[in-house]
Amino acid sequence: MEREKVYYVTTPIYYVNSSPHIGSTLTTLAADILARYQKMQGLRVWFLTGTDENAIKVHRAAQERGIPTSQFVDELAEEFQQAWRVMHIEYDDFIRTTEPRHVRVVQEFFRRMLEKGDIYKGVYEGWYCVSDETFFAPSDVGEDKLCPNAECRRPLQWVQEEDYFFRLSAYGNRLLQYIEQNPDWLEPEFRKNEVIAFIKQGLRDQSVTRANPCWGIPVPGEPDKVIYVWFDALINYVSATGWPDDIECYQQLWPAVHLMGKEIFVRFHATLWPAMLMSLGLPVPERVFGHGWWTIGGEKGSKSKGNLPHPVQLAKDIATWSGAEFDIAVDAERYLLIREMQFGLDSEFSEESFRKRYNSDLANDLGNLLNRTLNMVWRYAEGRVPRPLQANAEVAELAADIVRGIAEETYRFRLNGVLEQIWRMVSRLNKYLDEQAPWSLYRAGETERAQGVLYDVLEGVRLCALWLAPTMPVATARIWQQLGIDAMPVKASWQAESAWGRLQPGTSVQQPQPLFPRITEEAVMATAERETDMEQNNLITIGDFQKLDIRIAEVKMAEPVPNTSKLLKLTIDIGGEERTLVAGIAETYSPQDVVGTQIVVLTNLQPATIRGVQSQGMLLAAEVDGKAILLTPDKPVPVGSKVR
RNA sequence: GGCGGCGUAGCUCAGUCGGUCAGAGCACACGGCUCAUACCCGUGGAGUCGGCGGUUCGAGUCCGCCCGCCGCUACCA
Repeated sequence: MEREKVYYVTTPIYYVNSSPHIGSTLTTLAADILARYQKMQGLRVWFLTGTDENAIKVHRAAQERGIPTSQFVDELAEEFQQAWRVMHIEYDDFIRTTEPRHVRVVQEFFRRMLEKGDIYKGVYEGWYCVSDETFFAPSDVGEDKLCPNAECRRPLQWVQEEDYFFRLSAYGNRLLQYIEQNPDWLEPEFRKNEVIAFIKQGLRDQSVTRANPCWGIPVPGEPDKVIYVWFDALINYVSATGWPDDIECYQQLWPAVHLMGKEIFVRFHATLWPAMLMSLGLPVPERVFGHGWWTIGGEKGSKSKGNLPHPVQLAKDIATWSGAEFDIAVDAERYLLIREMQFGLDSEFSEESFRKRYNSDLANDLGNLLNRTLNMVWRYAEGRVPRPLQANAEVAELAADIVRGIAEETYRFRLNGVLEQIWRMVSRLNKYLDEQAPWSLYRAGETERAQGVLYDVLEGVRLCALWLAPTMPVATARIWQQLGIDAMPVKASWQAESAWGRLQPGTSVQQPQPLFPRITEEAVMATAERETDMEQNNLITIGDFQKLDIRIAEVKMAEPVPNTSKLLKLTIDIGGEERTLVAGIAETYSPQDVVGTQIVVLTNLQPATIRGVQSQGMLLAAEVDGKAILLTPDKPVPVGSKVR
């Protein structure tokens, strides 16, 4: 049986210390688009993504939350999978580095490299932060010898530890040679140059173990050591193929096309990983592509800074702003994430420009094109695809040229370029309608000519949907549906369906319905206002304040709450009514200090039982260094006076 | 510090070997159309192509220097 090489595309395995963000979404989306495109080309495709779960930090994050690490990683892996489903991302395999199928292979890599002599025992030394459990390179450590982590800044220790090293230094020349002989191997070009510079400065051996037995993949024969996470993580691309047990599967899949963010391109995917493969005598990856980041104010956006939207939330926003259904909004976001990103370079994220792009490209150009054309089909052709009048050579040629362009752009990973290609057709069709003015032809009694024009435009729209299917699998299916085609473009054969004239005359089209409703300023403002009110500003209305019943009270009695250091139980007079309060002021005031004092009390607070005592209100105090300083009137006032 | 890159219309960016290269999209202005999601089509812009100097018959396009910004420079999935 002949083995058919599979188009095998991967994303990095994501670090499960937080939820998926827009950066990991970009990589995964790009892989999804490539996978779908190649499937449509008729290739067998295997799309792998997953999660990295062996880092010490993961273990510590779980401990902080007080749950077992295994449960923690289960939950996060599920969260990633959930996010990908929502974003219409269809992977074929999801690998988790805690799975036995991966652990075994990592250990096998280790054993073989050890046998070969490419892994040897040595001493690892460096500045170590006990709190962060992390080593830092000398170049990262300042004169002060404090932890470079801005949130830590504790003194570092110079630590030596016996570890295993990978003889990376031996592979520099082979890597350079390979890069030279395979000019398309690393993309984009300018990043390839960084790799060359990096290797030329001389590679140092890489430590591949850590003395930490609590979380990670054990080093064979060394129970107190685990494999360094990078060595572990990279191998996922091979362990998912079934190597070394299922050689047949491995041979069909490997080598892979790797996609990743630029931060892990040079050192890991373009250097360390190929060298590891060379050590085992395995083929290096087929292609390696490092894309840029979404930035905010020129800086890498991160979830912790909270400045980039969560991908699912962004889809919800798009749906709210535009009124599009959620699945269409998801596809719109997929389009925007690719179209607005100069692939390979960093791009500045802006909701504003996303909205503009949505309106101009999706609503005005493509969506409206479909809508206006279908409307005319109903007016001038009774809702059926009319007959073409004569072969429209110019538009058909443009289609063929675009198909070539898409292939070229896809090969170079310039997915935004693919979309630009497709919009050549969208623009041409809008212009074509204007030039031919079928509405005028119809009025002039030239119904057949008008219908011929409509056929051309419908056919052009059909092609655009076909070409856009990898990017917008759901929305394009809707376009075909409206054209009366009973099939999904994403399941179609690219080559067969790219031929001009496949649309069958006589097909009943649907009533036009705007696929991408325009985003209006009003809708955006309304959404923003709601959000502002709800979360951001912390502003309240005067009405909110008036709900508070704040009065002057006088303390009648006070006693400590037993077995507490901070609490006093107070009996107060709020003007003809006595109340009991529990107040956290015992560190500052003794009972005799407060008896007879006039204080400020919030009286209509829901009662709460504190240490077995019901507190019917809350006294107001200033907080100074964690201690309470009572508020009291400037001069004696009648008890029960209202504060406003 | 070393290596690499960038600085072109209000914004985001194209400009391969030096000679219609001064461009595209968006935004803006005006005009047209009216089938359409106030949409589409057309037209327009006194941009010193970061600055200075050089090579050349001719330079965003090559060389030198300067200014500004950025990336990489080994263990942060």
